[in-house]
Amino acid sequence: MPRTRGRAPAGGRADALSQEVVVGAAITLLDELGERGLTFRLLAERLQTGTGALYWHVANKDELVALAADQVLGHAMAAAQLPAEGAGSALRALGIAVFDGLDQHPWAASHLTAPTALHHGLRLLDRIGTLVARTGLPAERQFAVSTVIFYYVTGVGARIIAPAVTVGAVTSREDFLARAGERWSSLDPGEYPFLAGAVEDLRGHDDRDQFVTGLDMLLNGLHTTPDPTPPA
Amino acid sequence: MPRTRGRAPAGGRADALSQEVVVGAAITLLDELGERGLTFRLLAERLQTGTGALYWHVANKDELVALAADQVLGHAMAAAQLPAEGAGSALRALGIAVFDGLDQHPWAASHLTAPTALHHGLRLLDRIGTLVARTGLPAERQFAVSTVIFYYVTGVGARIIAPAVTVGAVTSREDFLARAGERWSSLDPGEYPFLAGAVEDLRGHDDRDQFVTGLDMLLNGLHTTPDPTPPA
DNA sequence: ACCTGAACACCGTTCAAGT
DNA sequence: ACCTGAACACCGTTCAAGT
Repeated sequence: MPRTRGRAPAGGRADALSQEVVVGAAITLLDELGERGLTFRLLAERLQTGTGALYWHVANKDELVALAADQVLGHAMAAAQLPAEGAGSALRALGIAVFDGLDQHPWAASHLTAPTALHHGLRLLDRIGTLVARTGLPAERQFAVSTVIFYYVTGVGARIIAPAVTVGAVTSREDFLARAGERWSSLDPGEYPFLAGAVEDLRGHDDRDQFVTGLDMLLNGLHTTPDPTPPA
Repeated sequence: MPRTRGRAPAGGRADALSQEVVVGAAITLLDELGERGLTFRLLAERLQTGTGALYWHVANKDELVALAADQVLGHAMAAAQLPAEGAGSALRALGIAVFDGLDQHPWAASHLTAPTALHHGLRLLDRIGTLVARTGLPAERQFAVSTVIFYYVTGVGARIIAPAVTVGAVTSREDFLARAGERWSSLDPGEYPFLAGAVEDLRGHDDRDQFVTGLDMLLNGLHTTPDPTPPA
């Protein structure tokens, strides 16, 4: 049963914790140790309080991590420099800024929730929607298209950033690529004609470029009519 | 230190477990109880064995869940009926089939890993790559574009399917939308001009249509030249 | 209103011992 | 080669009691 949880200490004691402080400390721990390393005991210790105190400010660990991820998203958005000309370029710049921001906190992207409740998630979808509207897209397509762009930034972003996190131990990108490269090389070219020939592409690829490639595809397909027959 | 873990009992006893059996039982548990409900103790009980036995067949819980998700992906791909004409339509059909398959196991999409190690992930990327190549796209763009399509299906799919799972308790889609709708309605239209006007779209939207909308945008933007200025 | 910290009910994982 | 099951080292969460 959640009680009234204040963002900043209002009435009570002066040294009171706040949700802001708790989430901030959680982000620090998440950055240092990853999700597995974030523990109520450790967080309480850092904040010099008891574990029970934390539950006054957040409902549970899921909410804590979701709030932390949303906070990171807010930071990322704040760093975006949107060009005034052209809604398309602004969408592009916004998407890239969010990707870059999430990339600095590898645990965050995969814990972003649907843009239905938390502050910065709502803000991002609204920003995207406003820009999409400015694009001249028919009104009845604006919602679907905006949502898709939101999910692309957030979902594909998570996928591209994720490998670095690989469960528990943080494998270095080099190790990860090396191992994947070996795997692909050992594949039967008869069964995997594409992958067998793509080892060099895998080794040389840039994550951010990949994200941008897809974002551009999406934005270029923006004026697609619904239910088309795609090109052959 | 992982040992040689056989897929099927080869030499040893006839009643031996196998990775296949363990993963299969895990999928059942995951479907019934979600990720939180999958427990080595419960799994061992279902398989009438001890928890330690499971570690002979999988390295740990992360691997178990990843294998289970990969298995679901395999099933989804098997259900795809690809048209012979047109690589674009085949890509579309493949993407949709995978989405539909993942949608039946809501826990699965978010546990899919990068297509670098597990069987069906590799197969899916290879299929996509082969189709993209058939599209006539310049060779040097095929890898980036294929990867993006893989990540779209997998990552955006996860995002669209996820809300139904919302941590722990499985909120019904209706409850979820109702709550989100209330939230959006209460937003200040000055600060959230787009969302405030999109409540009806939210209520009436179809998840699958949304997925397909984005997939079509992506496929229509396929022949986009690198680093373009998107339309205004 | 907000914090304390012990206690509860679990977990994943290991490992000596078995067959 | 494969399985057993007790034991270890944790977890998140609750709650009576404090201030």
